[in-house]
Amino acid sequence: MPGDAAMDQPPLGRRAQQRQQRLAQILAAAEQVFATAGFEGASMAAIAAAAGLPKANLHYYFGTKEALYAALLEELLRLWLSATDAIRPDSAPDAALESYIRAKMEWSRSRPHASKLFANEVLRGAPLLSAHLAGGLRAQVEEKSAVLRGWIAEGRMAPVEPRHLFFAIWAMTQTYADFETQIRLVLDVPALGEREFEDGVATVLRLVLGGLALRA
Amino acid sequence: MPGDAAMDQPPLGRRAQQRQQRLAQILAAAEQVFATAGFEGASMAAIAAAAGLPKANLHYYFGTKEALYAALLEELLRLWLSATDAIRPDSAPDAALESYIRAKMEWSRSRPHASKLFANEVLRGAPLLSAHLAGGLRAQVEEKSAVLRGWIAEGRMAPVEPRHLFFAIWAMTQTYADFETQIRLVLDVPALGEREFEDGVATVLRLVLGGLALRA
DNA sequence: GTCTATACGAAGATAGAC
DNA sequence: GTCTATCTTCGTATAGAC
Repeated sequence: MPGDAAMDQPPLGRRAQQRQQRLAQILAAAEQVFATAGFEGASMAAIAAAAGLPKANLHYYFGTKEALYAALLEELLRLWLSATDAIRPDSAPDAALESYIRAKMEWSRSRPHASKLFANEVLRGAPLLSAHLAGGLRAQVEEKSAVLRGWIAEGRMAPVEPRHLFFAIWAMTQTYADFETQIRLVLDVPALGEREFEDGVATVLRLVLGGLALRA
Repeated sequence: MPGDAAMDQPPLGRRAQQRQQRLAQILAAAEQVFATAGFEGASMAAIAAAAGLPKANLHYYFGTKEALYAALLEELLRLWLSATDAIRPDSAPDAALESYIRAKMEWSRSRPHASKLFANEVLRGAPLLSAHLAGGLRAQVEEKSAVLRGWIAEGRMAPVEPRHLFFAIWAMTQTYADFETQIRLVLDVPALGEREFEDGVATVLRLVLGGLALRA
Protein backbone atom coordinates (compact mmCIF):
# COMPACT_ATOMS: atom_id res chain seq x y z
CA MET A 1 0.00 0.00 0.00
CA PRO A 2 2.07 2.92 -1.30
CA GLY A 3 -0.09 5.81 -0.08
CA ASP A 4 0.19 4.75 3.50
CA ALA A 5 2.00 7.42 5.50
CA ALA A 6 3.19 4.89 8.01
CA MET A 7 4.91 2.88 5.29
CA ASP A 8 6.47 5.86 3.55
CA GLN A 9 8.68 6.61 6.53
CA PRO A 10 10.35 3.43 7.80
CA PRO A 11 11.51 4.97 11.14
CA LEU A 12 8.04 6.34 11.89
CA GLY A 13 6.49 3.16 10.58
CA ARG A 14 8.57 1.04 12.87
CA ARG A 15 7.62 3.24 15.79
CA ALA A 16 3.97 3.09 14.87
CA GLN A 17 4.29 -0.67 14.63
CA GLN A 18 5.92 -0.76 18.06
CA ARG A 19 3.06 1.35 19.34
CA GLN A 20 0.42 -0.94 17.86
CA GLN A 21 2.16 -3.91 19.40
CA ARG A 22 2.19 -2.25 22.83
CA LEU A 23 -1.49 -1.33 22.49
CA ALA A 24 -2.40 -4.90 21.54
CA GLN A 25 -0.25 -6.26 24.35
CA ILE A 26 -2.03 -4.08 26.92
CA LEU A 27 -5.49 -4.77 25.49
CA ALA A 28 -4.92 -8.51 25.61
CA ALA A 29 -3.87 -8.35 29.25
CA ALA A 30 -6.77 -6.04 30.08
CA GLU A 31 -9.25 -8.40 28.39
CA GLN A 32 -8.15 -11.23 30.61
CA VAL A 33 -8.12 -9.28 33.86
CA PHE A 34 -11.34 -7.32 33.29
CA ALA A 35 -13.14 -10.51 32.23
CA THR A 36 -12.66 -12.34 35.50
CA ALA A 37 -12.40 -9.43 37.95
CA GLY A 38 -14.91 -7.02 36.45
CA PHE A 39 -14.27 -3.31 36.01
CA GLU A 40 -14.05 -2.41 39.69
CA GLY A 41 -12.28 -5.60 40.69
CA ALA A 42 -9.54 -5.19 38.10
CA SER A 43 -6.60 -3.05 39.16
CA MET A 44 -4.24 -1.28 36.82
CA ALA A 45 -1.43 -2.98 38.71
CA ALA A 46 -2.88 -6.41 37.90
CA ILE A 47 -3.28 -5.52 34.23
CA ALA A 48 0.23 -4.15 34.11
CA ALA A 49 1.59 -7.32 35.69
CA ALA A 50 -0.32 -9.45 33.15
CA ALA A 51 1.10 -7.33 30.34
CA GLY A 52 4.61 -7.39 31.79
CA LEU A 53 4.83 -3.60 31.97
CA PRO A 54 5.00 -0.98 34.71
CA LYS A 55 1.57 0.44 35.36
CA ALA A 56 2.65 3.96 34.42
CA ASN A 57 2.91 2.76 30.81
CA LEU A 58 -0.77 1.85 30.77
CA HIS A 59 -1.62 5.41 31.70
CA TYR A 60 0.75 6.73 29.08
CA TYR A 61 -1.06 4.80 26.34
CA PHE A 62 -4.65 4.97 27.50
CA GLY A 63 -4.85 7.79 30.03
CA THR A 64 -7.34 6.36 32.50
CA LYS A 65 -8.58 2.95 33.51
CA GLU A 66 -12.02 3.73 32.14
CA ALA A 67 -10.55 4.78 28.78
CA LEU A 68 -8.68 1.48 28.56
CA TYR A 69 -11.87 -0.39 29.41
CA ALA A 70 -13.87 1.57 26.85
CA ALA A 71 -11.27 0.97 24.13
CA LEU A 72 -11.42 -2.73 24.88
CA LEU A 73 -15.21 -2.86 24.69
CA GLU A 74 -15.16 -0.92 21.44
CA GLU A 75 -12.67 -3.33 19.90
CA LEU A 76 -14.57 -6.45 20.96
CA LEU A 77 -17.92 -5.05 19.84
CA ARG A 78 -16.90 -5.33 16.22
CA LEU A 79 -16.33 -9.08 16.50
CA TRP A 80 -19.56 -9.45 18.46
CA LEU A 81 -21.72 -7.95 15.74
CA SER A 82 -20.29 -10.00 12.89
CA ALA A 83 -21.80 -13.45 13.45
CA THR A 84 -25.33 -13.20 12.08
CA ASP A 85 -24.31 -13.05 8.43
CA ALA A 86 -25.67 -16.54 7.79
CA ILE A 87 -29.26 -15.44 8.42
CA ARG A 88 -30.41 -14.08 5.06
CA PRO A 89 -33.80 -14.31 3.30
CA ASP A 90 -32.46 -16.65 0.62
CA SER A 91 -30.87 -19.04 3.14
CA ALA A 92 -32.36 -22.34 4.21
CA PRO A 93 -33.67 -21.84 7.77
CA ASP A 94 -32.07 -24.96 9.23
CA ALA A 95 -28.67 -24.35 7.67
CA ALA A 96 -28.73 -20.67 8.59
CA LEU A 97 -29.59 -21.26 12.24
CA GLU A 98 -27.13 -24.13 12.54
CA SER A 99 -24.39 -21.97 11.10
CA TYR A 100 -25.28 -19.14 13.47
CA ILE A 101 -25.33 -21.41 16.52
CA ARG A 102 -22.01 -22.99 15.63
CA ALA A 103 -20.48 -19.54 15.14
CA LYS A 104 -21.74 -18.32 18.50
CA MET A 105 -20.53 -21.46 20.26
CA GLU A 106 -17.14 -21.18 18.57
CA TRP A 107 -16.94 -17.60 19.81
CA SER A 108 -17.54 -18.83 23.36
CA ARG A 109 -14.86 -21.45 22.95
CA SER A 110 -12.19 -19.27 21.40
CA ARG A 111 -12.85 -15.96 23.13
CA PRO A 112 -14.30 -16.71 26.57
CA HIS A 113 -12.74 -13.60 28.07
CA ALA A 114 -14.56 -11.37 25.60
CA SER A 115 -17.86 -13.01 26.42
CA LYS A 116 -17.27 -12.64 30.16
CA LEU A 117 -16.32 -9.02 29.68
CA PHE A 118 -19.67 -8.32 28.00
CA ALA A 119 -21.49 -10.28 30.68
CA ASN A 120 -19.87 -8.20 33.41
CA GLU A 121 -20.70 -5.01 31.58
CA VAL A 122 -24.36 -5.94 31.04
CA LEU A 123 -24.71 -7.10 34.65
CA ARG A 124 -23.56 -3.65 35.72
CA GLY A 125 -26.36 -2.11 33.66
CA ALA A 126 -24.19 -1.58 30.57
CA PRO A 127 -23.17 2.02 31.40
CA LEU A 128 -20.71 2.12 28.49
CA LEU A 129 -22.61 -0.19 26.17
CA SER A 130 -26.25 0.85 26.35
CA ALA A 131 -25.96 3.13 23.34
CA HIS A 132 -24.60 0.28 21.23
CA LEU A 133 -27.22 -2.15 22.54
CA ALA A 134 -30.07 0.22 21.76
CA GLY A 135 -28.45 1.16 18.45
CA GLY A 136 -26.44 -1.29 16.40
CA LEU A 137 -27.51 -4.45 18.16
CA ARG A 138 -31.21 -3.60 18.21
CA ALA A 139 -31.11 -2.70 14.52
CA GLN A 140 -29.37 -5.95 13.69
CA VAL A 141 -31.86 -7.97 15.71
CA GLU A 142 -34.77 -6.24 14.00
CA GLU A 143 -33.27 -6.93 10.59
CA LYS A 144 -32.68 -10.62 11.28
CA SER A 145 -36.03 -10.98 13.05
CA ALA A 146 -37.72 -9.77 9.88
CA VAL A 147 -36.03 -12.58 7.99
CA LEU A 148 -37.26 -15.12 10.53
CA ARG A 149 -40.80 -13.72 10.39
CA GLY A 150 -40.69 -14.18 6.63
CA TRP A 151 -39.72 -17.83 7.03
CA ILE A 152 -42.50 -18.32 9.56
CA ALA A 153 -45.07 -16.70 7.27
CA GLU A 154 -43.99 -19.05 4.49
CA GLY A 155 -44.49 -22.00 6.82
CA ARG A 156 -40.81 -22.89 6.70
CA MET A 157 -40.40 -22.91 10.47
CA ALA A 158 -42.60 -23.01 13.57
CA PRO A 159 -43.99 -19.70 14.85
CA VAL A 160 -41.82 -18.11 17.51
CA GLU A 161 -41.09 -14.58 18.68
CA PRO A 162 -37.80 -14.08 16.80
CA ARG A 163 -36.22 -11.68 19.27
CA HIS A 164 -36.77 -14.06 22.15
CA LEU A 165 -35.32 -16.84 20.03
CA PHE A 166 -32.16 -14.76 19.73
CA PHE A 167 -32.10 -14.19 23.49
CA ALA A 168 -32.35 -17.96 23.98
CA ILE A 169 -29.58 -18.75 21.50
CA TRP A 170 -27.29 -16.10 22.96
CA ALA A 171 -27.91 -17.40 26.46
CA MET A 172 -27.36 -21.07 25.62
CA THR A 173 -24.14 -20.46 23.70
CA GLN A 174 -22.59 -17.78 25.89
CA THR A 175 -23.20 -19.80 29.04
CA TYR A 176 -20.30 -22.05 27.98
CA ALA A 177 -18.02 -19.03 28.38
CA ASP A 178 -19.69 -16.98 31.13
CA PHE A 179 -20.63 -19.89 33.38
CA GLU A 180 -17.67 -22.06 32.45
CA THR A 181 -16.75 -22.39 36.13
CA GLN A 182 -20.15 -23.79 37.04
CA ILE A 183 -20.33 -26.14 34.05
CA ARG A 184 -16.82 -27.41 34.72
CA LEU A 185 -17.62 -28.16 38.37
CA VAL A 186 -20.94 -29.86 37.64
CA LEU A 187 -19.38 -32.00 34.90
CA ASP A 188 -16.39 -32.67 37.16
CA VAL A 189 -13.80 -31.94 34.49
CA PRO A 190 -10.68 -29.80 34.94
CA ALA A 191 -11.51 -27.67 31.89
CA LEU A 192 -14.07 -27.53 29.08
CA GLY A 193 -12.67 -29.32 26.05
CA GLU A 194 -13.72 -30.67 22.65
CA ARG A 195 -16.10 -33.17 24.18
CA GLU A 196 -18.00 -30.64 26.27
CA PHE A 197 -18.39 -28.18 23.41
CA GLU A 198 -19.56 -30.92 21.06
CA ASP A 199 -22.19 -31.99 23.59
CA GLY A 200 -23.17 -28.35 24.00
CA VAL A 201 -23.55 -27.75 20.27
CA ALA A 202 -25.56 -30.95 19.91
CA THR A 203 -27.89 -29.94 22.73
CA VAL A 204 -28.46 -26.42 21.46
CA LEU A 205 -29.00 -27.63 17.89
CA ARG A 206 -31.52 -30.21 19.07
CA LEU A 207 -33.50 -27.66 21.07
CA VAL A 208 -33.50 -24.96 18.41
CA LEU A 209 -33.89 -27.02 15.25
CA GLY A 210 -36.22 -29.53 16.91
CA GLY A 211 -38.21 -26.83 18.67
CA LEU A 212 -38.72 -24.96 15.42
CA ALA A 213 -39.69 -28.13 13.51
CA LEU A 214 -36.62 -27.84 11.29
CA ARG A 215 -35.63 -31.46 11.72
CA ALA A 216 -37.02 -34.76 12.94
CA MET B 1 -44.73 -22.94 69.77
CA PRO B 2 -44.23 -23.33 73.51
CA GLY B 3 -40.73 -24.82 73.60
CA ASP B 4 -39.24 -21.91 71.73
CA ALA B 5 -36.70 -20.14 73.90
CA ALA B 6 -37.20 -16.90 72.04
CA MET B 7 -40.90 -16.89 72.92
CA ASP B 8 -40.45 -17.86 76.56
CA GLN B 9 -38.66 -14.63 77.37
CA PRO B 10 -40.50 -11.69 75.85
CA PRO B 11 -37.69 -9.15 76.40
CA LEU B 12 -35.05 -11.41 74.89
CA GLY B 13 -37.47 -12.51 72.24
CA ARG B 14 -38.18 -8.98 71.23
CA ARG B 15 -34.50 -8.24 71.03
CA ALA B 16 -33.84 -11.32 68.98
CA GLN B 17 -36.67 -10.28 66.71
CA GLN B 18 -35.18 -6.82 66.37
CA ARG B 19 -31.89 -8.45 65.52
CA GLN B 20 -33.44 -10.68 62.87
CA GLN B 21 -35.13 -7.67 61.35
CA ARG B 22 -31.85 -5.75 61.19
CA LEU B 23 -30.10 -8.73 59.63
CA ALA B 24 -32.82 -9.08 57.02
CA GLN B 25 -32.75 -5.35 56.36
CA ILE B 26 -29.01 -5.38 55.76
CA LEU B 27 -29.13 -8.56 53.66
CA ALA B 28 -31.85 -7.11 51.44
CA ALA B 29 -29.82 -3.97 50.84
CA ALA B 30 -26.66 -6.00 50.25
CA GLU B 31 -28.44 -8.24 47.73
CA GLN B 32 -29.42 -5.26 45.66
CA VAL B 33 -26.04 -3.52 45.75
CA PHE B 34 -23.89 -6.63 45.27
CA ALA B 35 -26.10 -7.77 42.39
CA THR B 36 -25.49 -4.76 40.18
CA ALA B 37 -22.05 -3.66 41.39
CA GLY B 38 -20.41 -7.03 42.02
CA PHE B 39 -18.36 -7.82 45.10
CA GLU B 40 -15.51 -5.39 44.43
CA GLY B 41 -17.74 -2.69 43.00
CA ALA B 42 -20.06 -2.65 45.99
CA SER B 43 -18.99 -0.46 48.87
CA MET B 44 -20.06 -0.90 52.46
CA ALA B 45 -21.06 2.77 52.38
CA ALA B 46 -23.42 2.11 49.46
CA ILE B 47 -24.97 -0.89 51.20
CA ALA B 48 -25.35 1.08 54.40
CA ALA B 49 -27.05 3.89 52.51
CA ALA B 50 -29.42 1.41 50.83
CA ALA B 51 -30.23 -0.07 54.24
CA GLY B 52 -30.62 3.35 55.85
CA LEU B 53 -27.97 2.65 58.46
CA PRO B 54 -24.49 3.91 59.29
CA LYS B 55 -21.87 1.63 57.89
CA ALA B 56 -20.46 0.84 61.34
CA ASN B 57 -23.65 -1.11 62.03
CA LEU B 58 -22.94 -3.43 59.11
CA HIS B 59 -19.60 -4.27 60.62
CA TYR B 60 -21.20 -4.77 63.99
CA TYR B 61 -23.59 -7.39 62.59
CA PHE B 62 -21.42 -9.09 60.00
CA GLY B 63 -17.83 -8.24 60.83
CA THR B 64 -16.37 -7.91 57.36
CA LYS B 65 -17.65 -7.20 53.86
CA GLU B 66 -16.71 -10.69 52.77
CA ALA B 67 -18.62 -12.24 55.68
CA LEU B 68 -21.71 -10.26 54.71
CA TYR B 69 -21.32 -11.39 51.11
CA ALA B 70 -20.85 -15.01 52.18
CA ALA B 71 -23.91 -14.92 54.45
CA LEU B 72 -25.94 -13.57 51.56
CA LEU B 73 -24.76 -16.28 49.15
CA GLU B 74 -25.51 -18.93 51.74
CA GLU B 75 -29.04 -17.67 52.27
CA LEU B 76 -29.82 -17.46 48.54
CA LEU B 77 -28.33 -20.87 47.83
CA ARG B 78 -31.18 -22.57 49.67
CA LEU B 79 -33.79 -21.02 47.37
CA TRP B 80 -31.63 -21.84 44.36
CA LEU B 81 -31.52 -25.55 45.06
CA SER B 82 -35.24 -25.96 45.68
CA ALA B 83 -36.72 -25.74 42.18
CA THR B 84 -36.14 -29.17 40.66
CA ASP B 85 -38.67 -30.99 42.82
CA ALA B 86 -41.01 -31.47 39.88
CA ILE B 87 -38.56 -33.79 38.12
CA ARG B 88 -39.30 -37.22 39.60
CA PRO B 89 -39.33 -40.68 38.01
CA ASP B 90 -43.12 -40.97 38.28
CA SER B 91 -43.76 -37.57 36.68
CA ALA B 92 -44.83 -37.04 33.11
CA PRO B 93 -41.78 -35.67 31.27
CA ASP B 94 -43.60 -32.80 29.57
CA ALA B 95 -45.37 -31.64 32.73
CA ALA B 96 -42.24 -31.99 34.83
CA LEU B 97 -40.06 -29.97 32.48
CA GLU B 98 -42.74 -27.35 31.96
CA SER B 99 -43.14 -26.97 35.71
CA TYR B 100 -39.38 -26.69 36.15
CA ILE B 101 -39.02 -24.10 33.40
CA ARG B 102 -41.88 -22.01 34.76
CA ALA B 103 -40.36 -22.15 38.25
CA LYS B 104 -36.95 -21.06 36.99
CA MET B 105 -38.46 -18.24 34.95
CA GLU B 106 -40.55 -17.09 37.89
CA TRP B 107 -37.38 -17.03 39.97
CA SER B 108 -35.78 -14.74 37.38
CA ARG B 109 -38.83 -12.49 37.45
CA SER B 110 -39.28 -12.25 41.20
CA ARG B 111 -35.65 -12.37 42.37
CA PRO B 112 -33.49 -10.85 39.63
CA HIS B 113 -30.97 -9.55 42.14
CA ALA B 114 -30.32 -13.04 43.47
CA SER B 115 -29.74 -14.35 39.96
CA LYS B 116 -27.36 -11.50 39.16
CA LEU B 117 -25.49 -12.11 42.39
CA PHE B 118 -24.85 -15.72 41.40
CA ALA B 119 -23.87 -14.66 37.91
CA ASN B 120 -21.31 -12.22 39.29
CA GLU B 121 -19.94 -14.84 41.63
CA VAL B 122 -19.60 -17.49 38.92
CA LEU B 123 -18.01 -14.99 36.53
CA ARG B 124 -15.36 -14.34 39.17
CA GLY B 125 -14.60 -18.06 39.24
CA ALA B 126 -16.95 -18.80 42.17
CA PRO B 127 -14.32 -18.45 44.92
CA LEU B 128 -16.96 -18.74 47.64
CA LEU B 129 -19.32 -21.05 45.79
CA SER B 130 -17.17 -23.70 44.15
CA ALA B 131 -17.59 -26.13 47.03
CA HIS B 132 -21.37 -25.89 46.74
CA LEU B 133 -21.27 -26.19 42.96
CA ALA B 134 -19.09 -29.30 43.09
CA GLY B 135 -21.10 -30.66 46.02
CA GLY B 136 -24.81 -30.05 46.41
CA LEU B 137 -25.48 -28.79 42.91
CA ARG B 138 -23.54 -31.52 41.15
CA ALA B 139 -25.27 -34.17 43.23
CA GLN B 140 -28.67 -32.72 42.44
CA VAL B 141 -27.89 -32.54 38.74
CA GLU B 142 -26.71 -36.15 38.74
CA GLU B 143 -29.87 -37.27 40.52
CA LYS B 144 -32.20 -35.45 38.14
CA SER B 145 -30.12 -36.47 35.12
CA ALA B 146 -30.67 -40.10 36.09
CA VAL B 147 -34.41 -39.48 35.99
CA LEU B 148 -34.12 -37.97 32.51
CA ARG B 149 -31.96 -40.85 31.29
CA GLY B 150 -34.67 -43.21 32.50
CA TRP B 151 -37.29 -41.36 30.50
CA ILE B 152 -35.03 -41.43 27.43
CA ALA B 153 -34.42 -45.17 27.82
CA GLU B 154 -38.18 -45.71 27.96
CA GLY B 155 -38.58 -43.72 24.76
CA ARG B 156 -40.61 -41.05 26.50
CA MET B 157 -38.38 -38.21 25.28
CA ALA B 158 -35.73 -37.62 22.64
CA PRO B 159 -32.13 -38.53 23.51
CA VAL B 160 -30.16 -35.63 24.93
CA GLU B 161 -27.24 -35.24 27.33
CA PRO B 162 -29.27 -34.37 30.47
CA ARG B 163 -26.63 -32.20 32.14
CA HIS B 164 -26.27 -30.03 29.06
CA LEU B 165 -30.06 -29.77 28.91
CA PHE B 166 -29.93 -28.31 32.40
CA PHE B 167 -27.20 -25.87 31.37
CA ALA B 168 -29.42 -24.76 28.48
CA ILE B 169 -32.52 -24.32 30.64
CA TRP B 170 -30.60 -22.42 33.30
CA ALA B 171 -29.09 -20.15 30.68
CA MET B 172 -32.34 -19.41 28.86
CA THR B 173 -34.30 -18.63 32.03
CA GLN B 174 -31.64 -16.76 33.97
CA THR B 175 -30.84 -14.55 31.02
CA TYR B 176 -34.09 -12.67 31.71
CA ALA B 177 -32.59 -11.61 35.05
CA ASP B 178 -28.87 -11.41 34.33
CA PHE B 179 -29.10 -9.80 30.89
CA GLU B 180 -32.26 -7.83 31.64
CA THR B 181 -30.53 -4.61 30.58
CA GLN B 182 -29.68 -5.99 27.14
CA ILE B 183 -33.11 -7.55 26.59
CA ARG B 184 -34.83 -4.35 27.66
CA LEU B 185 -32.78 -2.24 25.27
CA VAL B 186 -33.21 -4.60 22.32
CA LEU B 187 -36.96 -4.85 22.90
CA ASP B 188 -37.08 -1.07 23.44
CA VAL B 189 -39.20 -1.29 26.59
CA PRO B 190 -38.59 0.64 29.83
CA ALA B 191 -38.71 -2.55 31.91
CA LEU B 192 -39.44 -6.24 31.48
CA GLY B 193 -43.11 -6.88 32.31
CA GLU B 194 -45.77 -9.58 32.03
CA ARG B 195 -45.66 -9.54 28.27
CA GLU B 196 -41.94 -10.07 27.99
CA PHE B 197 -41.88 -12.92 30.51
CA GLU B 198 -44.83 -14.62 28.82
CA ASP B 199 -43.03 -14.45 25.48
CA GLY B 200 -39.91 -15.76 27.17
CA VAL B 201 -41.69 -18.70 28.77
CA ALA B 202 -43.41 -19.54 25.50
CA THR B 203 -40.10 -19.48 23.63
CA VAL B 204 -38.24 -21.64 26.15
CA LEU B 205 -41.12 -24.12 26.36
CA ARG B 206 -41.25 -24.40 22.58
CA LEU B 207 -37.54 -25.07 22.29
CA VAL B 208 -37.33 -27.56 25.15
CA LEU B 209 -40.60 -29.44 24.73
CA GLY B 210 -40.44 -29.26 20.94
CA GLY B 211 -36.75 -30.14 20.83
CA LEU B 212 -37.32 -33.18 23.04
CA ALA B 213 -40.35 -34.34 21.03
CA LEU B 214 -42.66 -33.80 23.99
CA ARG B 215 -45.26 -31.88 22.00
CA ALA B 216 -46.24 -31.19 18.42
C1' DG C 1 9.07 6.60 25.45
C1' DT C 2 9.99 4.31 29.79
C1' DC C 3 10.01 3.73 34.59
C1' DT C 4 10.50 4.94 39.92
C1' DA C 5 8.62 7.42 43.45
C1' DT C 6 4.85 9.66 45.25
C1' DA C 7 0.55 12.47 45.80
C1' DC C 8 -4.26 12.02 46.42
C1' DG C 9 -8.59 9.97 47.33
C1' DA C 10 -11.64 6.10 48.29
C1' DA C 11 -13.01 2.29 51.02
C1' DG C 12 -12.70 -1.32 54.79
C1' DA C 13 -12.41 -1.49 59.37
C1' DT C 14 -12.17 0.10 64.29
C1' DA C 15 -12.11 3.16 68.55
C1' DG C 16 -14.65 5.07 71.76
C1' DA C 17 -18.44 8.28 73.17
C1' DC C 18 -23.30 7.88 74.05
C1' DG D 1 -26.66 -1.47 70.48
C1' DT D 2 -25.78 2.70 67.89
C1' DC D 3 -23.16 6.14 65.65
C1' DT D 4 -19.24 9.76 64.72
C1' DA D 5 -14.63 10.27 63.94
C1' DT D 6 -10.55 8.26 62.57
C1' DC D 7 -6.95 4.88 61.26
C1' DT D 8 -4.93 2.25 57.56
C1' DT D 9 -4.60 0.21 53.26
C1' DC D 10 -4.93 0.14 48.52
C1' DG D 11 -5.58 1.90 43.93
C1' DT D 12 -5.62 5.58 40.46
C1' DA D 13 -3.06 8.86 38.57
C1' DT D 14 0.92 11.90 37.92
C1' DA D 15 5.53 14.06 38.51
C1' DG D 16 9.87 13.98 37.05
C1' DA D 17 14.37 11.52 36.30
C1' DC D 18 16.44 8.87 32.66
